[in-house]
Amino acid sequence: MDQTPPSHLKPRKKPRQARAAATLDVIFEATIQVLLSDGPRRLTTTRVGERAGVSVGTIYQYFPHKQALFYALNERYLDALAETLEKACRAQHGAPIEKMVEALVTTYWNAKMERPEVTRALYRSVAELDNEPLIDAFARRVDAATGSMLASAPDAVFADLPTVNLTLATTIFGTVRSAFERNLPAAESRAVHMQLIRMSIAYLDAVKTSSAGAATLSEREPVPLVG
Amino acid sequence: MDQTPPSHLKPRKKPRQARAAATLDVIFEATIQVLLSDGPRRLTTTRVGERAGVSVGTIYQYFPHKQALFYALNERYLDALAETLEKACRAQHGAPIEKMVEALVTTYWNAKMERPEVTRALYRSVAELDNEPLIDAFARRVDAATGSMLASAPDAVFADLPTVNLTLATTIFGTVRSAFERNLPAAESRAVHMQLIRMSIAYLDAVKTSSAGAATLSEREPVPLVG
DNA sequence: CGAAGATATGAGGGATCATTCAGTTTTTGG
DNA sequence: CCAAAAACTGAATGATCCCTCATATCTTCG
Repeated sequence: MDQTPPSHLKPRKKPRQARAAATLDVIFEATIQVLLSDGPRRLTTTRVGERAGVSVGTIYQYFPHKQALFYALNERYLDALAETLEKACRAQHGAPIEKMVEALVTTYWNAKMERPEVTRALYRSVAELDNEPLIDAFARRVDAATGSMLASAPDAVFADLPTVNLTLATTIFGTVRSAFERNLPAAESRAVHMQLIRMSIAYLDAVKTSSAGAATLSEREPVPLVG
Repeated sequence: MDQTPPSHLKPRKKPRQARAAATLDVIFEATIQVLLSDGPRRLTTTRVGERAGVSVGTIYQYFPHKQALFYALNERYLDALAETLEKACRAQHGAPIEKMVEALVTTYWNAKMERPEVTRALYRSVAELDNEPLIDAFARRVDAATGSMLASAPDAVFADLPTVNLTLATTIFGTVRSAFERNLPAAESRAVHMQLIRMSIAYLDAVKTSSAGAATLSEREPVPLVG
């Protein structure tokens, strides 16, 4: 994300004029298009150039080689995704866990499902790449966001929040990916989406150590504020 | 799996002599080795031949092109994996759900973690491939195995078994993959493994509609065998 | 305006690779 | 033991592709 990419994958230069920034956008979009129509194996810099209405040379003004283009593309995508998730988490600060889980799963699910072809293309393109730094940075950002959200839950406290948080993230992201890989029909896809929410809630309920939320308050005497 | 691959990916011929079968084994193993050391992008048929101690031509005796080699490799791997899972499921027929879930998760996890590098290499190689038939066949086999296992649970009945089954499979497989992608340190990996078991159990408990197992039997009168 | 800087062009060099096939070696079955 | 079948060999072919660089066009701003 914000941290600099490995030097061998760094972009060659940043755009200084508006024209250049526009060119970059076109190149990224064209890359996705070619990925979609020709697959990662047939993606060549020349083809990307053609589709972008730009010559090969232009691409090499900004990227030292094809890998760097892939890298930047995924970086962009993951950046946007992380931001979306962070926003969703912030919006649920202090909400009951049910709401949190629902928001988290649904936000992620929708972000991926909005343009399923693109998502699939990117999932595939990542394999061409040494993507650990990207995944790491993304994971760190999202872990922080979900962790602080969960910590703010009024109706649950977790003995080992980091582990719970890691498990939740791994499960949600993995399940969505797996659903993509199986290319589930819409009905089943929706079903798994809903079940994933139930599952996450059931899990959090099972591992929370105490509760101070509405459900509990109504069942027992108020606790004196000072012992 | 057993159903024939798409014609363009079919092996060119089957080995008829023991020597040939051995050669095929060596080729597959060499493919994995090259995948490991050079990555999928640098995997060339010549390199595979060298590593296998066999000439390029030999590879083309059995596979019409590189893709078919990839395909067969993954087919082999998924076949073995499906078989392992089927065996594990059969062994848990009639067991309480807790045992089932634990066996399922752990079997899958161990199968993947036994040679993590190989698993990672294969995860990557699949992206080079039109792998939907493979995934489909694998999913069908495993769904059948887990489905019949779950149906035999003495302590749970599920209103919508297919959906529960699909959710469980998607979650488990996805989570493991996600854990791989994040390249978790051993301790965290183990933790997620355990939490995944807890989560799956919590989910099944939450969605089961009635129970007829030990816990319940002790709490109510025996039901007359015939109304 | 006009010079300096930024951006774009695209043909071609150089390298890599997938795949073939004519010929050789090994195995089998009679 | 020998002929036919099976398996193996690896140099050569043709195609593809990455990336460079000499040149041209556009933008900025003093």
